[in-house]
Amino acid sequence: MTDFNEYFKSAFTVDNVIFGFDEGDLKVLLMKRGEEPYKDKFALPGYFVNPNEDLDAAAKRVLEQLTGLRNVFLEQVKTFGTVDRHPAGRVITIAYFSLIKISHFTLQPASIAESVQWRSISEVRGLSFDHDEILSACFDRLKWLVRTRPVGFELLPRKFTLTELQHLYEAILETKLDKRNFRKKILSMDLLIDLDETQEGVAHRPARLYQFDRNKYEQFLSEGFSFELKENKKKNKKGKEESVA
Amino acid sequence: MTDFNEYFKSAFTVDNVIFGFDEGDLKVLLMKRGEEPYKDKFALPGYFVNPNEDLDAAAKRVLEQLTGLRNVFLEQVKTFGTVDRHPAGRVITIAYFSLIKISHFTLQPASIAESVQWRSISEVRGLSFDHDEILSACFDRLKWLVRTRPVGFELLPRKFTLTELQHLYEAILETKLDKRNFRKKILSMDLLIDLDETQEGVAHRPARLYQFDRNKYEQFLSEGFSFELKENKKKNKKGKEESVA
DNA sequence: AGGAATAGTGTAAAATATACACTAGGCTCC
DNA sequence: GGAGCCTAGTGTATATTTTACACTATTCCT
Repeated sequence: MTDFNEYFKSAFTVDNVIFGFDEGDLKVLLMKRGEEPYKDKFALPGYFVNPNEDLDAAAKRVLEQLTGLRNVFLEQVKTFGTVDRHPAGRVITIAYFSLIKISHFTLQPASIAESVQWRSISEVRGLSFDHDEILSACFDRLKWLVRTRPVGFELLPRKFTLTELQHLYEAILETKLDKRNFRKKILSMDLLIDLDETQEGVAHRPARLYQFDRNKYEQFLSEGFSFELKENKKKNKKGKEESVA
Repeated sequence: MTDFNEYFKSAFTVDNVIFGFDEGDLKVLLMKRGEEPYKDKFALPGYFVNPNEDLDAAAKRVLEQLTGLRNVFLEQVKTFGTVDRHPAGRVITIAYFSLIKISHFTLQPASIAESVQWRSISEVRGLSFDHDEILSACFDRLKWLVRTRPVGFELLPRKFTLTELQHLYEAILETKLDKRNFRKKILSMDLLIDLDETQEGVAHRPARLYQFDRNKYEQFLSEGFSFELKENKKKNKKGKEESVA
């Protein structure tokens, strides 16, 4: 008979790739670890899953401890379990990613971390454990998701302009989009509420403000609808447009 | 200081949804469990991950023990970790799915199972643990994948007819496809080798045989190409077509 | 009033997706 | 060996979607 006890000596953690969008740039929340291993190094926010805690609950807990936010977009992505990925023993980690409105809160250093900070996704490298790999898997997932479901709005303030929305998509998809086609497509989906307000305090023509229509979206979902977005086919030569017709 | 030992009392398993295609029907490989819990009940093939074994390796091992097959399509899907999903303690499971050519082998009952058998996906219900849920997550993934990457071929014999391929897609997507449009689309992808052979031993006009061109596919991949398939938009009223022009 | 800066807008051409029915070819059985 | 059975195989016109592309409008600032 097999000795099952040998199997019950592992642990698992959740790691959370928290995306935010600010100043036209896609950012990730990192924490400086307060504990060994990798003390004082940067890592994705994460911690052990408690013995009587569901995985999703653990991911939520980590997120809340760090940001104070509840009810944000959070989804499981992939599990990483290489034998020697953790120095303390066999520890596999379930990676989650979440999307938050960066402007909605100020960071609160939690017990699990010495400090937390936002970093541009393009600059992040050299994280602890296998977190570089985890980040990249989550980023790929975000890229896919953003074309498939209107989750972009989770990253923007409640009121936003179409240009902001476009910049968000461009940051995530790492491509340039055509302004006219983008607006046409987005508006044709009929998921935005035109607030009949405009930006204030900008030194140029102020843009209209929109809001995501969550109700209509849920209605569409229940009717079986699919959201899709494609990038330009021609490699984008940014800036240039037609030369006088 | 936290007592980390408390965390190292968990185990994890891999569970594998093994898809096959036979007689126009999408099938799943199930095993009758030889051990408690759920002894003599049906479950997805799976087992504990050994302490010094990577997750992917464990999934491969389970698959090979059961089918004798190596080098088949195998991909991680999702991790299930509800606190009380396993009676023996805290056991989370990493779900994988694989695609195999059902005709390529005969089943070999392994030590981990009393018996194994193929079941039509539409008939499977009431599996052990949370395996119904796992199966459904993997089926959803397959549906998505089949529209995104040409993985259908993994489920067919090396030589197949276009009608067989169409039936496979119909079984997976649970929809009817238009014969002419399907053929046009598939052939236009230029991923099939026309073998210049025909079926034998059929009581009607024999169909041409094709083979998947893996080399060309890999070439396309490296050039950044995307495979896509869509179902009919009009709900399919099967059988009916134009009334004499 | 002029300049700077971004918002906002339309159309024609190309590519893709869709709907749809009959002919072709091999087999079988009288 | 012809009739009938069965599935293979094929083309076109229309609708929809995607793409490329440049200038005018509005506000602020000086």
